[in-house]
Amino acid sequence: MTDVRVRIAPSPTGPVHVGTAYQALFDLVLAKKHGGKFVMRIEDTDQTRSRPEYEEQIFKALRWMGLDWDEGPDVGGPYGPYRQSERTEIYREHAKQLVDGGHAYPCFCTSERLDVLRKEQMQNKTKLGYDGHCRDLSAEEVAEKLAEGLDHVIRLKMPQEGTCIVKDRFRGEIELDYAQVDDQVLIKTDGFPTYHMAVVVDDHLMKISHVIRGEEWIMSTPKHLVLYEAYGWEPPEYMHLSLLLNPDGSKMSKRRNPTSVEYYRRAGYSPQALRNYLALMAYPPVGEEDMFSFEQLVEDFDPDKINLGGSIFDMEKLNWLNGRYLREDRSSEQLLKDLKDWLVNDEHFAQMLPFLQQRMETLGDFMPQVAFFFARKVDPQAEDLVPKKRQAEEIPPMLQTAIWALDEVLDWQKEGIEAALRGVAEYWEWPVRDVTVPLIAALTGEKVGPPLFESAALLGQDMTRMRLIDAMNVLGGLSKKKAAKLEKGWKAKR
RNA sequence: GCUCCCAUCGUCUAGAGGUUAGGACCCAGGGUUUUCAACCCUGUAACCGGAGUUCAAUUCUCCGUGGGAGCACCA
Repeated sequence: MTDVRVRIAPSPTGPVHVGTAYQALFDLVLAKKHGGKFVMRIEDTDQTRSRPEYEEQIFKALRWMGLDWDEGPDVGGPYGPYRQSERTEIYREHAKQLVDGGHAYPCFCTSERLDVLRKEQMQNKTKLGYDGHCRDLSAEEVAEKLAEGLDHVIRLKMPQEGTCIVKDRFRGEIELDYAQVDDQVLIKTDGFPTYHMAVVVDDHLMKISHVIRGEEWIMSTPKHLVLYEAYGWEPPEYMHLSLLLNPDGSKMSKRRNPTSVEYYRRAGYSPQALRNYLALMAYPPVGEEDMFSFEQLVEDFDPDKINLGGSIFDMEKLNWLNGRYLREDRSSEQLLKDLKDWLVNDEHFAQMLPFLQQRMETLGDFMPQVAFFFARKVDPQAEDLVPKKRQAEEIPPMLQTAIWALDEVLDWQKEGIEAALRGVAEYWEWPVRDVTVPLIAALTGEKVGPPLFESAALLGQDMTRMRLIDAMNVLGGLSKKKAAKLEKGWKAKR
């Protein structure tokens, strides 16, 4: 095998999803198996959604999981820069090559026209996708429009007939008709590349030999293959991993379950256990045991043993596995160190003192009052979640809007949290108290507790989110239909 | 709607033509224990359906069915 180089390419648009860690895990396994390199590349080409603070979270979360990389924006390497926003010139040049070679073309269609087109296609139930409106503009027309300074994108000219064969190491050969895929945008109006453009150019330039990614990418692989072909480059070997699923079988989403790596860290899971469990989602137990180390997995790894069906993320089994690591894989000295590294340390206690000091008569009052900061989950009573003069049915919708508002807080500090929650009270035209009372119960599991905003800040964004979801469920939850309607109203008012 | 992927207990899976279809989580019962965990034992529970191929199909093929994914100037 030639030099194995794999990469994980997260986009910094939110907390790190366990699915990202799951892919990174198999990337690392493959790299270690063959003495290859693991590359971290930040895909921040979406200027509207990418945030530098999420990049930090990616590094932190993946490092905590023990999935360290050999090259990346923070550690450097011979194929940098490893941040796509710093590579725009490279993409522009490559796009120009494509246009010059007749493999791509400028498109002047407005997003309005595209919206109308899409609606028509949905109505007429015809094939969805770009209709090739600008595909055959003459050189004069293009020059003219360019001279006018019209906004435009660069689109890839896809074959209009024939079959594309995608070779997948896990699944064999997959046949996809070119007619099925439209002329994908390569360079956006803002001059930034889309995923499809950037991924191909970077994977080639960074000499990536194997691409392990989620199953959701299978359908767009022909676009990538066409690009490799146009450049005359050798494509990497593709391996599409099955998806992680919610208990109801849909693609794992944060709507009902904790999906961020940070949540698992904060809830007290061990990185070894989480890695082990994630491996089990696509790979059978090594030997007789469900419990195995990363090294054992590398040793045993065989792509033919990968399971292709989507796997439901079963928190109960994760809990059991994690328990085994805690009691079988650690001396009490190590366990004590784990606790300290986690949250049982002076720094964490010190953060609580400012608002705990005035609530104590003896030192013995301290621990009971801060227990909820350490708990995996709390158990709020329905009656405590409903403020006086409010009906129980009113609470889940409010909690849902609180979740949305809190999701948007970038700097997770008292101030941002407070502003978000005051916004929620305003939205419902409720006294702020009617928002904070249920939240206190949701976060602490008690009627009363330390100041809400500070507590939420200390609990962390992901843990806060999960406790609010749990609280909603205590009150019977919120139907999908109601949630959709609520979301419309919520978005409209802001 | 179109296309693709997938299909063994509720969940994660072993199985690669002939097995009492095995294990793990969960659940139930029991044992051990001052209690609770942990631990040990036992039990409940599965090959989506129909055609082929074959002496023989959970296993191979095809067609259904079911589930999932994709169809953006998001990745």
